[in-house]
Amino acid sequence: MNVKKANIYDVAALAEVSHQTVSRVLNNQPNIRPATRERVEAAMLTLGYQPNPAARSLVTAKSNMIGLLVADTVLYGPAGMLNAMERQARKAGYFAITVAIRSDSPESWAEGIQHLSKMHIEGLATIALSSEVLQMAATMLPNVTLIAIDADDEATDFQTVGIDNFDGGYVATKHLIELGHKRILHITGPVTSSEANSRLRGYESAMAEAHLEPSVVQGDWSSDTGYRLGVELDLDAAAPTAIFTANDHLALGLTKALTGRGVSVPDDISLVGFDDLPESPYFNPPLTTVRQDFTQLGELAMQLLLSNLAGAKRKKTATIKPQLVVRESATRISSKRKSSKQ
Amino acid sequence: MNVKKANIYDVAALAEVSHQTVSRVLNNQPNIRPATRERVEAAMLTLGYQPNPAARSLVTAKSNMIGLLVADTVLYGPAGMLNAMERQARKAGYFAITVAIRSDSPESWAEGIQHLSKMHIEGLATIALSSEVLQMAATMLPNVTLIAIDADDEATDFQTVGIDNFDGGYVATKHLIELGHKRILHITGPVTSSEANSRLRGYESAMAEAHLEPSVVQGDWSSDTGYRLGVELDLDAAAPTAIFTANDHLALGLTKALTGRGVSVPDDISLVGFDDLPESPYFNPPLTTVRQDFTQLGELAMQLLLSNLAGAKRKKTATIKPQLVVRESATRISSKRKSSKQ
DNA sequence: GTTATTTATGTGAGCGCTCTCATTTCGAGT
DNA sequence: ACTCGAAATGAGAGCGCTCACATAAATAAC
Repeated sequence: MNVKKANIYDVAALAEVSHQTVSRVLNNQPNIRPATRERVEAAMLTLGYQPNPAARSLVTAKSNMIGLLVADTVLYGPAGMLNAMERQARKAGYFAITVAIRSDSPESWAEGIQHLSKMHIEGLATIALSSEVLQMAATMLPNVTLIAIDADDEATDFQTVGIDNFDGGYVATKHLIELGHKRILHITGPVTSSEANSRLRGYESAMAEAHLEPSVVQGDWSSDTGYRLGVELDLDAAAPTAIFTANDHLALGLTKALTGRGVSVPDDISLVGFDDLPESPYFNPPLTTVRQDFTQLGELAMQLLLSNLAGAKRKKTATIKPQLVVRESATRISSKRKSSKQ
Repeated sequence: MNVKKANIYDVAALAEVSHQTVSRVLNNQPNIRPATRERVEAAMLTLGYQPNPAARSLVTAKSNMIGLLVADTVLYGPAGMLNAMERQARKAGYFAITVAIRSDSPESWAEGIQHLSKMHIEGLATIALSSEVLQMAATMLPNVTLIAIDADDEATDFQTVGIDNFDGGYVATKHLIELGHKRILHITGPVTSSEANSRLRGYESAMAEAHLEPSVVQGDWSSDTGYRLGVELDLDAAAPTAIFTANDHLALGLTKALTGRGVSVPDDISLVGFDDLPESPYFNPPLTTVRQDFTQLGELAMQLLLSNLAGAKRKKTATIKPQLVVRESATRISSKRKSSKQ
């Protein structure tokens, strides 16, 4: 079916040089006469020569592969980071090999990490995994440089990169406080998520600073849960006038439930989300939220990983500040109960 | 820093056998005495031996790598397919190496494909790429088995897998017709997308069958465009009573625009989308749409690719039927103008 | 022009594995 | 016991490349 692939000797023969000279051209080594180099390059072209990465890896003991270990998710954030990291790795000549695991199944972790270990990857980047998974990866993959995006707070042994979730939570809450709200509820993400916990702490910090009583309900990342909590919410005299949800999905489900109960957002209850999905401006009402720049995050993480691979010793963590995006789901409390339909 | 990795000879020495016997154990070859096998396995374990994939590839001329060429998108669909394909490939012992390209930049195509060619991949799966990209991939990657998910209709030279978009468009339109609608508008996806074109043809077919006049507006995949078209829509006497959009994002933006203009969905205009995003049930109103099972699609594609790799000659195309999911954004036309707020 | 230096090229070995083929060991069969 | 064929193991080569080193050619030094 396929013609035997040309190798370095075939090229050498055609260019009438030694295989070593071909290798030198391949690796851009100096001290080659321009004429020779051209001859070799021409030979490569006519033979359609592609260096064999396996042979190269074998002798250099470098696989040129970077593992991307990610939870088995189709969320907007991780997908964006994956893309950004792949592109960045490719620019540096590395290959990104992705492995999706289930975050709730230790066997799945082991299986995924095992797979990566078979490929002798040089570096590993993880997205939003627990410190247990990181620990397992570090153990099963010794000699592999590791970087964790949005990792557990407990993952102090690892180099991490992430959004400043604390700041995000703080800013979101602060925004509501400045709009005059006093009874501000926070719906958290999953307990197991450190991002969610940091957002919670940011919320608590802003509330404490304003001498307000924090009020927290446990959630996760899904619209379903947002909806359910919206249905269950007490609407008595002590009902919150504003809610900060740990992500935009929660906010979407919550809005639906609230609206269904005749509670207007933002006239009766103001809402601030987290993430800024591409859809968030088209929610009803357009969602005020905290934007994460996933692309930037992914690029930063990969750059750090690559420079570590190149031998640089970097500081252990890096964070990116998120940004509040003000739209229409959160308004001044004074304008409440006027029900102005726009 | 790192201790030298154990190789097959180290294992052989410890187990007091020849390197060849170790190799046999590694490859599960028969005719090994159980006692010997155990001894070798024990030696592997104590040395933490991991076979070197490069050495193996070099001699077997098999890279065990499958390329995943995908447009640089963070959309729900592609992300899900990617996950499914990776998992499926992994099950078969293959490594998935993802490359994200920009669908509108030929240089980006070439760059991505070039990268893949360096890795000597055995197979390539693509998602929603134009036939030009496929053509380029086929040219630059001879001897690589290729499968295209949701490819161009013109990509007749390639094995393809996809949702039956024609059927999806037909079913969506038919649903609206059965609800009594006569003036049904279709907002398409991008012209360059074959999926979008198939959906359009499904729509046209259903309309023709019911002797209704088709009415089509050009869109793309974004909520922004949906919003803009909703703002621009003529609401005169001949205004449509129902709209079928090529995806859920369009429907979301459209709904927002319509609602903003005082037009109720579904009381004034019924709406059917396409995709069934996890968020779609929480749109306002919950969106009636056509569901694609991306996971199933990805798995099917990878299975086909793998069996082709194993030498099977399969039929050129496979399609999966999408499914109508009825929610609240499309209602009987007779119940219109009653404005029942639920 | 001869020698010393640099620059350009060539030679051979070996990375860790799987091939092919040779050899040993074992358990019947008579 | 002896032969014989199958089962189990071993030995050596070679995949395509880069490495360290050796050598040849070109340039500089005087």
